[in-house]
Amino acid sequence: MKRLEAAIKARVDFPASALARLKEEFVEKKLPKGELLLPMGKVCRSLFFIEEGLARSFYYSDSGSDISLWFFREGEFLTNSESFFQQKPSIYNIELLEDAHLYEISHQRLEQLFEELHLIERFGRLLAIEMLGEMIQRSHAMQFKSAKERYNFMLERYPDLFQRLRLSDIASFLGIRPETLSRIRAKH
Amino acid sequence: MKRLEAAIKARVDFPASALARLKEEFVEKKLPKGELLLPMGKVCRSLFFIEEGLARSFYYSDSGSDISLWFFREGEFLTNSESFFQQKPSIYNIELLEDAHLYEISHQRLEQLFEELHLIERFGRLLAIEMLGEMIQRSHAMQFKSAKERYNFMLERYPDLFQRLRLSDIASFLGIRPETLSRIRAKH
DNA sequence: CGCCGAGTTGAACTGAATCAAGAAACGTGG
DNA sequence: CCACGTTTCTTGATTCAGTTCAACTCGGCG
Repeated sequence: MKRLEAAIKARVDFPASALARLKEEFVEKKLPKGELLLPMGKVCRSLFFIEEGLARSFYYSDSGSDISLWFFREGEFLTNSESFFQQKPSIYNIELLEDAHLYEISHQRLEQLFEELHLIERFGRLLAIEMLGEMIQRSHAMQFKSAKERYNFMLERYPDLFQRLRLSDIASFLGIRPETLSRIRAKH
Repeated sequence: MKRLEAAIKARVDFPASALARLKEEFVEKKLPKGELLLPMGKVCRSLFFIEEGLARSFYYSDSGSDISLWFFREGEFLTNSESFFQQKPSIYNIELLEDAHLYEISHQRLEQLFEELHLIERFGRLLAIEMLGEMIQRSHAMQFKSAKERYNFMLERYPDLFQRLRLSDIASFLGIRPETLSRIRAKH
């Protein structure tokens, strides 16, 4: 629970009581690689924290190919934010890419905590803002950066992912075909 | 102030006192078309609500061309969310495209309100989540939709913008060149 | 061994960018 | 109200980044 506590503290300066309250509502879970945490079409009922492991969100395009939308690593919160926060059906899947050690909290419990403690509501606000910042960055990269620039950015920012993922998953995340990724990598 | 009140109520079910408290901190402002609400490089200190008018965020690309990032219409909140919520320098500009009737609240005041009233903090959370949803949609469109599909979506969703904006601004928002937009429109 | 999925390489194709030139619309001053 | 210059929009020809499709390589493994 070390990482979860650090992740919470890094976002809000809680008194010990509130921190304990929030922590105690998270349920520990160990799940194997391949586990489907959220199937497309279902409402996302859980916010996870990844103590250890790797996950991704993905969907199947019109042409049937498997497209990775986002990767989630240890030390990060994991959920389908639109589906979770607005409790509407998910338009994609989330699965584990490695055996994982997770902490889970249900939407219902979290909403209760939001009611109960103002500071936890603040934590939720800050989490949403953080996710918003990441989506803005991503949208900007997709619109203005070339395939090669997006590759270089990912290589610099998340070098470990290149050891942990198949290249075809990296390619689809970058919004390019595996062939294109291969060619980018070939040119030094 | 009709629209502002409606916009707040649509998001959080406030008791009248909290609603009044939030409303009274907004300062009315009337500004002319062309006004620069936020210059690039400065920290965004204000959250605006547009009672009447039209604004856009934009920046200048490496090649010097003017790129619209987002449009803000009457009935919507207007700010640079990364810059405002995280109080870091803005990487783009925001300007008025039409004479506008605005309500403004400073970051400092809003933070005070967040402290003061739990429900206003909730309002902030919901606002952030809403913006997150929009950015997710946009990022998805930029990655998976063709120029023509993005055009059709915008035409259907925001038809009034086509009366109010220059085509070159619409083009840059859609992530295409004006020539391409012209060609898309030509093919009925 | 031989198969099988992942990755690479090659050749042709395509959507959109670029560059260049006109046409239309707009506004300002005479 | 018209003439002029300026800005906005369109049209055409060419180029380019990235896709598509198909064949080939490689490493693991039953």
